[in-house]
Amino acid sequence: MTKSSKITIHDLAKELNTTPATVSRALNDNPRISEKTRKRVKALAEKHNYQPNIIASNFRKGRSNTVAVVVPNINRHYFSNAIHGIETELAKADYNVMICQTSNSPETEAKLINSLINHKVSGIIISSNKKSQNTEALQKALDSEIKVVQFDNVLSNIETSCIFNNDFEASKATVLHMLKQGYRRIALFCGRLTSNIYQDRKSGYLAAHEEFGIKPIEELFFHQTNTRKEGEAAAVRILKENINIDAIFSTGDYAVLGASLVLKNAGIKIPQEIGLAGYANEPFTEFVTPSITSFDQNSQEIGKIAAEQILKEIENEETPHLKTIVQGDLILRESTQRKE
Amino acid sequence: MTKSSKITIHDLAKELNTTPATVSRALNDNPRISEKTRKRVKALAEKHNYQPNIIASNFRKGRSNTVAVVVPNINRHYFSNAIHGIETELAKADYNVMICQTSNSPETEAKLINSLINHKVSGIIISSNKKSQNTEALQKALDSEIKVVQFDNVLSNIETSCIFNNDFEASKATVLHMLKQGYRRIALFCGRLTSNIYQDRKSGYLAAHEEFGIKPIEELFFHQTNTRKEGEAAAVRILKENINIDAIFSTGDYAVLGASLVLKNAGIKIPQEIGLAGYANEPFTEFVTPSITSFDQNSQEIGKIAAEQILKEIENEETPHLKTIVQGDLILRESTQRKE
DNA sequence: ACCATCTGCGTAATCGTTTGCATAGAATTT
DNA sequence: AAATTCTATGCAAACGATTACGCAGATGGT
Repeated sequence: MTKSSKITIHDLAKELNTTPATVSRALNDNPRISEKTRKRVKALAEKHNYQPNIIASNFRKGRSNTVAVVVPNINRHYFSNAIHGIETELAKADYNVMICQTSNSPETEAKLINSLINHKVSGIIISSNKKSQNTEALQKALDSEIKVVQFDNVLSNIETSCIFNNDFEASKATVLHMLKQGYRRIALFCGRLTSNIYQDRKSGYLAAHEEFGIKPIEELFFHQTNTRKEGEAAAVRILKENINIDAIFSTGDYAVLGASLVLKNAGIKIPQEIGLAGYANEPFTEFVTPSITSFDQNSQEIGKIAAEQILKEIENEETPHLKTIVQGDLILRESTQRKE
Repeated sequence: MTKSSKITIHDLAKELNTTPATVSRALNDNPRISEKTRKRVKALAEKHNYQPNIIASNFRKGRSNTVAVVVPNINRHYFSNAIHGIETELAKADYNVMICQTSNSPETEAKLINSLINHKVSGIIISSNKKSQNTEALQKALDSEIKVVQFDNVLSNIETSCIFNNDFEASKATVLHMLKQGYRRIALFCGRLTSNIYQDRKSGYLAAHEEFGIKPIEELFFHQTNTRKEGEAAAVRILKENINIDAIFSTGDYAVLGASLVLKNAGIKIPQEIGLAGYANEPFTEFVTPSITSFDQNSQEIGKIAAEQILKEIENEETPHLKTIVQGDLILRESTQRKE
């Protein structure tokens, strides 16, 4: 019987000899409704298994109870964990979560955001693509009174709350650890500098060298080296051109994984001849051979905070923006432990 | 200027000296509207950057242009790939995709489906949780005229389209390969038998033995062994109790990964002393040491087909249900190659 | 030339909920 | 007791798009 799902507040009102307005208010716990009526209404709603028409409600209210999460990719450890944090938080507040992947394509991202605007989502939690700054679309969302919270890769020319790691300190700490291990010619595998996070990670690398009184060597910088394939290619080049390095610090785990495979295959001893460290603490870093030192960003916490913040902003227009730095942890593993 | 986004078909109608009905029809390419009017309307809409109020439209039509994807987890290779297939397909048709994780919790799943029903999503593409058959909620969705397509773990007592692998044949092929490699005491790591897919994979394991004229050994069955931790525990037990095996076939990659780590740590040679094969072709199976033989389910294709099918069913009430088997591939790797 | 059909568009109702405004009666103040 | 303020509810208008129905004029068949 689909009948039960067709019950509206009108039906309830008629049966209770009252009006839809009262029923609506009672169900929404409007304080202007007496305790008695509220209970009567709710009891009848329960009895008939009344299901509110959320679309009608959203329509009337001019917005949906949906928060969109826009990320480059859901199958990265960082993002799937952040999403988990977001979901659990928003579910509590009865918000729906719409997860959207951009595949790191600025065009897809722009289209998606526009579609979200049309759908009048209440909020967008976004880690922007890393290829190009897609300011316009996001700004349009803000102009349409959609709350936006940025995390991870943040566009700084847009005024929103931001939750992120201190990528600078994190990678500085990682590289310092490598320097303390005695590595002196540390290659840098770095993602595109169109993204703040890679800029910061590179800065951290440089700062660590400076603190150690060591001049970084430009020839050891491999830019746009972020995927496994790119990491492999870089490692191949290192071997072929006989580039003198004793370690690799990568701004992402996948690139250093690629390098690890190539180097291992070439018979190079890790961490003795070449040390390796990545970033993001992808699960595989723990169980590949050798296990790879990496930085855990605590992304579930980031997601949780982002969700809490966007809820606050949605429910209360006056909420001030939040800029929060979430602490992560450097996870030491075999790939950099050449001293005991 | 938020003004532009506030334009409605009424505004357009007024400016064109016509009615909202005509504008609506023109924008929707209703054949009863003349080419000339259609063009005029669209031109003006373009000029004013008219954005339809999708919520209003959905409200009037009584359903949303959203398809939900319900999976236990988005960070499994199988699911994230399937989702990718689904998304690209649905995006073409201007449908929104709502990705929902159940974390394999039947309760979360039931709640979620109910919420989706309230949101009047057009369709649900679901891989049910593997713990318990959650028939009721899904049936309710169907009763609410929501199209449902099942994939992966399928509830057979619900009448829907289903897209899946032939898990039986796939695991039979895998185990046959192991038997051909000379393995004779192949332990079975198996997920919960409340799920069809694990039942089928176990059956495949048994069938392969039968075909080879070998009696499977009950003592080598490890049930509810699916996660990495469970795989590790099983391997530890095998070592401790000195259980005599020469291979492990696991219905999932994570369990066999766990076993691999424990066995390697114990100094056991893989694949010489013990061979390993998993299922799902998680990315890590390729790059761990040794690389792990696994079965690739071609899940992106599964997602694509599921999306196509649900679109057909949504747009045309009469579409018959589809039961499709998608072919996958056995990927041979080091962990089972003890002969050349 | 007459009736039927088709073409192109307008009228107005409708989807279910929310909410500004009004109001009747109760409670409180003066 | 009159005036004021609350309290609890009703009335009715939204929100923006879709669509069944109607109708005038054009087209076509006989």
